[in-house]
Amino acid sequence: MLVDMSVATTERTDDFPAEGLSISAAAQSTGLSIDTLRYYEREGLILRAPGRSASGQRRYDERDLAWIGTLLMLRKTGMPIRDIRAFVGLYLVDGSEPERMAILTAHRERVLADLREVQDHLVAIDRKISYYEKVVSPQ
Amino acid sequence: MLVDMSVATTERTDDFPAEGLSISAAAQSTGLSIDTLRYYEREGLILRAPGRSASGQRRYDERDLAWIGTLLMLRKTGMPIRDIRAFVGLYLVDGSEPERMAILTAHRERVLADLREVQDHLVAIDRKISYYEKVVSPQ
DNA sequence: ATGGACCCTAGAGTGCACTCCAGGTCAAAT
DNA sequence: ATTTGACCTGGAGTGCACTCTAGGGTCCAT
Repeated sequence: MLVDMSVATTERTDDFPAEGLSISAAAQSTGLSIDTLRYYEREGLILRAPGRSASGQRRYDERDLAWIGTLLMLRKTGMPIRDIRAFVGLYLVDGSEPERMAILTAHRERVLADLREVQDHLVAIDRKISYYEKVVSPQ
Repeated sequence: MLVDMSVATTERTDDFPAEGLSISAAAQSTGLSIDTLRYYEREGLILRAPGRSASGQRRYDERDLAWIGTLLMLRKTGMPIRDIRAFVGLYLVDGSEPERMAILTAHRERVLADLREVQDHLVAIDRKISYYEKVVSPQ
């Protein structure tokens, strides 16, 4: 029989299994792969490693998932693993809040610049598409 | 003496040297590296290879730069080299305009989706920054 | 007690997009 | 004549972020 370890059979996403989620369930819920979840942990991005079941399997609770959400926020906006590790490391340093904020604001600027660049190129794509619209079905 | 082969000594960007630009000038003008320019050519992204000087050096004219601009438009919006090559190849196929348009519109959708995703994550970054603003300098 | 789904670790492998290197040519400057 | 700088080619190397593999454990249903 296939044991259902996945997120939730019903759509009640809000009640969280007290035992925590298995790695495959955490993968489903975060959109990361199982391998990537373990990789991030090895790379030191998961400050507070998830708990373990009696048999040594990872169990993710809501805090774990929220933290992975933070990683995703940085990663999906193009921050390299190395930089994320540096940022994460500051959580171990008392009074590093100003530094963490500085990293975030600097990153924010980069993201905005990237966004602007992509948007500009998108305009060019749109122009090219409308050229083809004219050529392909004139009128 | 150091010969100035770069873009233009003056700011008159519009008059284009009749001999065309050297690869280093083309690199400066496109923002790509010399190596990347040659790499794109090898990878078949440069349909009409640039002309050559008497001694076999590449000379880029305005059409060449415009084409590289198209490559940049696709590349900077995340299209893989492989896909760009496929798109570019269609320029050799008569009547492939509908297909080229389809590729562009599909790509456009992906770019828009990426953009939305990044923008969503940006909101999360902003939230985190304003949290730190409160923590770092309360009031 | 066996099969199978799921998990574990350590470490190797992959794909991508460059980027660099060695060894050579050429033209202009000294 | 030689040095210098920019360029050439073919091919090797790099960095990144995963992704996969081998070999093994645990738990549960048949």
